[in-house]
Amino acid sequence: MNDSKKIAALLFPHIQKTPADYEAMYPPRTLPEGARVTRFAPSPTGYLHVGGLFGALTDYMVARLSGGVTYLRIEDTDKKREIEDGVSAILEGFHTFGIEFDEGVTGFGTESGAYGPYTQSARVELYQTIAKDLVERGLAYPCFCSSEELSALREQQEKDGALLRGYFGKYAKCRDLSDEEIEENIKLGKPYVLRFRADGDENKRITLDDMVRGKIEMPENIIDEVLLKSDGVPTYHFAHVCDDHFMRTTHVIRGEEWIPSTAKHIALFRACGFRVPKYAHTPQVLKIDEQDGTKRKLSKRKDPEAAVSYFAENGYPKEALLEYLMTLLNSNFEDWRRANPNADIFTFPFNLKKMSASGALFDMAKLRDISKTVISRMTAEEVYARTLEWAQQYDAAYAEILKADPEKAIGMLSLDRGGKKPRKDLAAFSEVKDTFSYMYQDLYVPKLDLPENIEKADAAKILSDYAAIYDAADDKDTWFEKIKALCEPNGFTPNVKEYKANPDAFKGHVGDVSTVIRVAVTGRTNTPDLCTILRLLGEDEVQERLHAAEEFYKK
RNA sequence: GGCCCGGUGGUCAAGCGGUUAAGACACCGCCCUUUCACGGCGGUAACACGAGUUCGAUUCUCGUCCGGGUCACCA
Repeated sequence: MNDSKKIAALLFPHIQKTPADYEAMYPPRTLPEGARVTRFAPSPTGYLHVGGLFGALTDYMVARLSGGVTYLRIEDTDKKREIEDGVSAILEGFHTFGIEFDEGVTGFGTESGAYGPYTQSARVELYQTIAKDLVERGLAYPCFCSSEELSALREQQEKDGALLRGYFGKYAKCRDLSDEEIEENIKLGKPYVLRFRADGDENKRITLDDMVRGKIEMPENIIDEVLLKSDGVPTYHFAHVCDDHFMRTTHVIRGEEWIPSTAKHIALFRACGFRVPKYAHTPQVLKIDEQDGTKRKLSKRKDPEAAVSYFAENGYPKEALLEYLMTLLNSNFEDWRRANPNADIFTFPFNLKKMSASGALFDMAKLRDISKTVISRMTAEEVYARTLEWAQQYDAAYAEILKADPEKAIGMLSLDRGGKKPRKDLAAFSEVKDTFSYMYQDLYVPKLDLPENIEKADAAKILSDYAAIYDAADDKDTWFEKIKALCEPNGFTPNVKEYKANPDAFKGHVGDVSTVIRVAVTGRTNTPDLCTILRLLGEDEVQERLHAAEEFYKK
């Protein structure tokens, strides 16, 4: 019979605390009935993934709507992946979206809350205390297998045609080492990992009541999973169990890629004597791979839009991404938004059970549509301020142009803005520059091509006539009357209906006449209200462009 | 390959045994209109397949197929 207490002392001579000490240190939270405690637990990879924001949004909404707590924990147990400051960018991402955690990591090396430390690398003593207890109770054991032995084992299983792969049963060489063998190996200084002594029955099934998928059934866990790596740092599995227990998480919300490991986690919770939390496995955010046309997870390497920062860089308002993600969270969000256009997005009555179980393809077109609506609801001043903010970071030259004449910029951004049917042609602040390029001499590129139905000679004549009667002081009505007045002398009709009734009698209608002027002044066949554009441009600039175009058509 | 999750129009999705199978985005057409955009109206387009259960299956069960995930001292 093994003397497991002796082995535990041998393995963890420096551990003096007991699980009970931690139970006392991290007492159950005192929260109102029904309050949920959730957490977002990313690896410090130095960027916030769209899928991460999606998950965090779920955590945040669940906690918020239940009057609970949500916290940020950093899972930095993989030393190979470590980068200098992997948390600041993540925090900054959340900050810009208005997601503030109640407790947890607050910056590079800082945190707040009573259940910390919230960075796993700072909790090693806790994990080892629990691990020691497991060893004492015969539920964990050291494994001295080298990576070579492990890969040999995998090959053997391949050869055997073993259905289940992993460290278990007869393949678990170190599972039944004698105390002497263990002591010997330790004395020799052989590296080892600590493994869970699984006691599941592969023929029995375990049921998980997932909050988004309902019942999930799977075989009990029989794999002797690694708990502590050879450097004494826990694996995800063990850290998850210890942390979510002692941080008193009630609802573990994580990506569906974790479903297959859940039997393992439940077995671990039970072995540790911890209460199993509720699980909610969320769908993944996918995209179609351009190479092979298959669906796959949004990936940082292949997809620039996988990083949340992509949207800021490209001038999309943060509200748009948030709203889009919310429609993915609960599809009735759109209806709610229509009914509550001005409500704080975080007051949306999110429901975990209404969450779809299948992965969603990230739809840029839909995002853009939402973004257009978001921007159309802003005031011109706000669009100006935010476009400027974007430009100062990503297009300094354009920022200077905007700053040089704020009144003009706000004027152009006011075109068709406000009212019941606001213009929706801007999906991103970065598009302002191009959309209104004709407003600035430095950006204006005259493209004087006319629609096919208009002759150059007619255009030249119209422009010269118009230059003679144009007056920057005209209000919109007199402005349009003047355009109309240009029609008949030039063979056009001011009456569109008349033209449509008898198209052969005219060269065109008033729309064609205004198109000539529009093209001459903006280089575009379509723009918002021309009268206002002319006023914003100023008389001199207008006359200059009119003449330049006239000369061009005369050639 | 084993195990797990998923499968309603191009996309996101309502639907929970009886519906003309919602809606949004995209697309097309018409209307409004000095252009464009907005807006309004309309249109194309879906229950993966096969067996059951049932008076009746998109809905329940099983099988098949397809898609995804997972089988590390990564998370």
